[in-house]
Amino acid sequence: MKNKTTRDHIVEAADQLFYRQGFEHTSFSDIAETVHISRGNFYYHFKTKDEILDAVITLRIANKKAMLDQWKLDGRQPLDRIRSFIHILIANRTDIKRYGCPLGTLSTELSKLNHASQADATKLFTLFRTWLRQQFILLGLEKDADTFAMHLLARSQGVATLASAFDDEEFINQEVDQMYHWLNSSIETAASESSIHN
Amino acid sequence: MKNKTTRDHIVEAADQLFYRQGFEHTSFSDIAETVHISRGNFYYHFKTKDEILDAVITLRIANKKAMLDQWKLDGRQPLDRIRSFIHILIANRTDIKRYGCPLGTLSTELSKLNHASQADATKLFTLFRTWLRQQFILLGLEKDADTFAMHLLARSQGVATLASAFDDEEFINQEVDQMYHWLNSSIETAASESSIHN
DNA sequence: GTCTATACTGAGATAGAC
DNA sequence: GTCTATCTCAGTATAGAC
Repeated sequence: MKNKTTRDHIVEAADQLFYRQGFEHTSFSDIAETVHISRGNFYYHFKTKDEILDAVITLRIANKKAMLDQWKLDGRQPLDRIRSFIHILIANRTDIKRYGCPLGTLSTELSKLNHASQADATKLFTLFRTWLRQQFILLGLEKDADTFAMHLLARSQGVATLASAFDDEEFINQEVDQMYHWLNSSIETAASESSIHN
Repeated sequence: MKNKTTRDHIVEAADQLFYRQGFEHTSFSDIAETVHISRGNFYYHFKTKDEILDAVITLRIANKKAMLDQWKLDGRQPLDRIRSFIHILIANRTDIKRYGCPLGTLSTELSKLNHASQADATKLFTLFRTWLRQQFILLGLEKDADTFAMHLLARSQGVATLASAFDDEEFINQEVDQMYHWLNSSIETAASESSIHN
């Protein structure tokens, strides 16, 4: 992982710039400047801007998968894994306040551009959706697992959007607390419902 | 309201196009084409693209204010007004599924562009935030009125973002039902808490 | 693999005729 | 108020030297 190629540097720089400035608003010059290479050199590595976007999305998916896998390797149990997911909002609150959620803002932008890679951007959401659903299933909440997963994703998105719009970091803390409460009461409700049938 | 000026037509076309394609991605040619005027004529009405953006934001604020005022004129009570707010997601579900929330997507885009009008876009959110807070106050929930207002705004944003990403209209219905339930239980909880102190 | 030079395009913006 | 013609510039992309 030490000897990064120029290509790696380009993708990482593009990843950051697409997040902070948006895909369309980021030019080849912006990326070239960040990586300290000429614009011409660029085209040796990527023939079009869309190719860089694909590489960025692939990188993001790999990074998020690695993060989720690590949580498992750390021995965290399903409930704690879901809490870890919610905690991402806290861990990244400074960036979220400034630039919103990297998943949501990219997905929204590509949607407006009617961009071919929009489906790939949605895969990032699907990764978390599937993973969250799985954790809820492991908690014994098979019936509503996907509903819960989507609900948590939506809450996270909304928090990121408004924290950014109002430049309000404290709002993130406030909503995260409510999400933890929601998680606890959802599990309790489901547990009592299932005990009724036992 | 019948005899619309060319300027009015430009602003309305820009409003639609900015919503569907995004601000940056919409060119003067796009707008001129929609309005059936030449690009040159354009500059008689607006000197820069930013001026059109300001006009669009002003129009949106006026439209939303008119909508909220109308609800009051209709004689709806605070609780029903909040329900009407939630119901916007249902009423506009087709557009929301395709283009997301007009407030959130513009605010997010301008934020990434580091655009001077970002603050004005946030005013649209503030309009709803203040209004929702007021309705919760009228319901006797002074203490948490702003927290409730922001919570509802965030939920709406999240729903719009995910409905658009997953192209899923049914998800909107599902989450709206949950929001109605949340509203009822929040009021009940607050009422029982206040009765304790009586 | 990296550079410089250059072509091409589309976008914002201006000038001036009608 | 509306048009055509034109300018300028930034952005994507290519060619070819090193």
